[in-house]
Amino acid sequence: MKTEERNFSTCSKHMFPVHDALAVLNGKWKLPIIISLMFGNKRFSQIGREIPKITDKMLSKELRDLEMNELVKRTVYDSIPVVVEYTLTDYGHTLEPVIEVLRKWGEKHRERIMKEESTE
Amino acid sequence: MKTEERNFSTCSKHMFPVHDALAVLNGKWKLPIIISLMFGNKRFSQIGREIPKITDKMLSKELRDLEMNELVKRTVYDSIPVVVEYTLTDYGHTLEPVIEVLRKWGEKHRERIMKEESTE
DNA sequence: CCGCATCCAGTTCGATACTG
DNA sequence: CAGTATCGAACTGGATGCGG
Repeated sequence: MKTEERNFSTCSKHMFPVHDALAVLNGKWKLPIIISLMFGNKRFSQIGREIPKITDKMLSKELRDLEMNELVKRTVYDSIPVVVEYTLTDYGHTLEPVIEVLRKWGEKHRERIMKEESTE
Repeated sequence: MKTEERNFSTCSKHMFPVHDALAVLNGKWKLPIIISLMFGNKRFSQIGREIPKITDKMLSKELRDLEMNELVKRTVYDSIPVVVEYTLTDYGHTLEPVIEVLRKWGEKHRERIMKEESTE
């Protein structure tokens, strides 16, 4: 087997799972929503208030996507006015390490950006 | 301080860095490109062959974005035909833990999807 | 053939307004 | 409160072209 072929296989072994993960977590809003729900069950507009700049439309759409992938559970209480509560499922909680690593990288990245801006 | 306010602050501390990270890594293609370059320096069309379904246009655009964020270095060799080599910078390599965690989650997720499809 | 740039179509996203 | 409806802007994808 040639070097390039072996490299190609090794590379694909990493690429496909990451592709699968990105297919579920794509877009700007899904991880922020999950983070919001990591800190407790929330109602629709409560999530909206915690995520800067998200619109109702996007929040509604992304919550539906997350629900379809069983990361988030939606519960409707038949009170008046109607109350809808969103909960992170057990499966949703398995994303905690992912978020933790991204958070650490994001902090380092912000430090780097700030330093660059002050020296240029 | 009320419970909700404290939760809001804690939550934001996690959300902002993740937001910063996502701003750099957004889209379907950036992480696959970085993975490809983790396995060695590559030329334009070599990267294209390793990433299923990516078009030349997207590859070109995403490489430029990554270059601007100093995750990837672009070197042009004045040979005939011209050769352009892409390299992961040291900073680009700091994304390895992020990719590793996403890869692990993606593998588990694929297992889960497969199981569901066979039992439903 | 290599690394793009350009044109055009389809999809997604965002702002605002509105409903039960 | 918890979303929908609508419209325009932005982003994405495919086909094609082009200098070297």
